Amino acid sequence: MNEQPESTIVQDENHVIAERREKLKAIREHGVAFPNDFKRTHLAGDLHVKYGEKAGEELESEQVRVAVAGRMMLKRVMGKASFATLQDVSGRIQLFVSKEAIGEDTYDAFKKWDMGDILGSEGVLFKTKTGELSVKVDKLRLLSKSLRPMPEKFHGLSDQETKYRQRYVDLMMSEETRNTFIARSKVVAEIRSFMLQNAFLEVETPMLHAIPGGAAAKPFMTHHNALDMQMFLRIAPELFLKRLVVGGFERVFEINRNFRNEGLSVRHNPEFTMMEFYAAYTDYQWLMDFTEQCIRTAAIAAQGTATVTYQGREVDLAKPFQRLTICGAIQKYAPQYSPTQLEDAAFIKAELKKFGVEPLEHSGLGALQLALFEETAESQLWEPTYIIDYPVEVSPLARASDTQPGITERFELFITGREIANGFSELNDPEDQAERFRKQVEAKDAGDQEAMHYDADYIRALEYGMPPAGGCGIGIDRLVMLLTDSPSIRDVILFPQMRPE
RNA sequence: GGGGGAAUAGCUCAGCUGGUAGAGCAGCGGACUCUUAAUCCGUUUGUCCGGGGUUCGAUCCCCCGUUCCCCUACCA
Repeated sequence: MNEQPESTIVQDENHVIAERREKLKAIREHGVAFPNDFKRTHLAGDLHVKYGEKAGEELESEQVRVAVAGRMMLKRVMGKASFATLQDVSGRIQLFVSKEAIGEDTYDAFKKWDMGDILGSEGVLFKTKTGELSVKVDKLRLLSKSLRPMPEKFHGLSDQETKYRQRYVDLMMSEETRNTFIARSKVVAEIRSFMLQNAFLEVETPMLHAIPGGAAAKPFMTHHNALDMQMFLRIAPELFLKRLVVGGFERVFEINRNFRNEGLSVRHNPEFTMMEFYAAYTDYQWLMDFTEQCIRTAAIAAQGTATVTYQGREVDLAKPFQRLTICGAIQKYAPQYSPTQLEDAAFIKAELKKFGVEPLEHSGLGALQLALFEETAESQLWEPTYIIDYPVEVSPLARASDTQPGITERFELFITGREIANGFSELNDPEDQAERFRKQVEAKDAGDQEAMHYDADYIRALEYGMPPAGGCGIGIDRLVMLLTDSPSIRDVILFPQMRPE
């Protein structure tokens, strides 16, 4: 589209980079500048675990020989002996580099190497006078020249924009950032393992949809050239996962991206990760118990405890999650409303106007109650709380209650005032589902951009018979935010969406 | 989309309601064989985000724009 011819791309340069390019040029003239024949034997972190507690004399007698490699983060040059700190994936290890041990040529070369350069080093472990485990280096090589200056070694990188745009720099400088993404990996791994242990099959369903479905959201549009057809990036995997339940995969889950063409915020990225799962012969009550366990397990995997602190305030994921109906939550968190008022559509409409909310013309009582809940109670749901019994009109894929008209067997889970999960007993009546799709199409024709399309193949699938089932989606990014005490979703996405530079 | 804030050296930051920019780190040169953000001496570096305006004179005041951050809206 706006591709720049490569010849016109100008790199930002400065005298520091120019200086380093000159050094690289000199290195090239002396042989292979980026060698790949160095064999590492140990990681820094492992060395500290295994030898960190040993006394100097003990290390002296053992003569442990190691080959370590990593990025040079600190360098303290003295006349004939120096210290340098290498950082590898596991941590840091200090090198003691003496002219005597590595020879004058290497020592002089070492003095010219820069912070950020990747070094390979061999030597014997010892303890310095201050007791720090270090490598007494006898071989030292430059493995990869760094042309760009590192951020300030003490303060690191503080510019939020650079942290997001150049995550590689953020990662090399910030242990906190590294830990966040390590925790994210643990959360995902733990959830996957939890699902597999509970007899769920992991599947992958299409990201490119001819009909976007499974959620109320605006899709990204694209075009397939060979098929000459409009396609949508998926907004949810739901309808495909339920087709699999029809097919006989009674328990399925998928951890993958959804794309929604909506605003960005501290809680919203255009692409985000959901874990969605379906289990035949379960209902929303079962789902709530299961989801609760899943989240608790993930928390323990990430932080070692189910009691976490988010933005200075404790969240207890260990105790049973509360369950409240929409009206129950309003009465608890906004007790100024009486039960009679909450059954009065005109009253609620008037209240909503006070909050600046203009309900849709056709909104029923349930939708109005939900809107009032969102205005008055939702943000106060700090401790894990299931809100249950959503109105049919906002839940076109959920099973209607057998006893309460207009209500579905649906819940949303809120923690720290944010929605983390959404689940329900699935609607498996093909005729009811077809009717609800038709209502969505009417709403779409009336201008509701987020209303659903009619998915004829999905109806066809249901017509073969789907077992009763429960299904739920958990927002992985938001869960990771909670478990890593991250204020913004961008802090838990490696490369968050940004405007081009 | 609406509102508020920010942008100064490669990085972290100062900069007096207006007089053409500083420090530390990094870099460069030198000293130094146990340092821990090593230290000491010397030294280079800027479209002060961009474009207008006011002014004798703008990093500073005003307007427009760009990007980021926060709130808000849609949403998960």
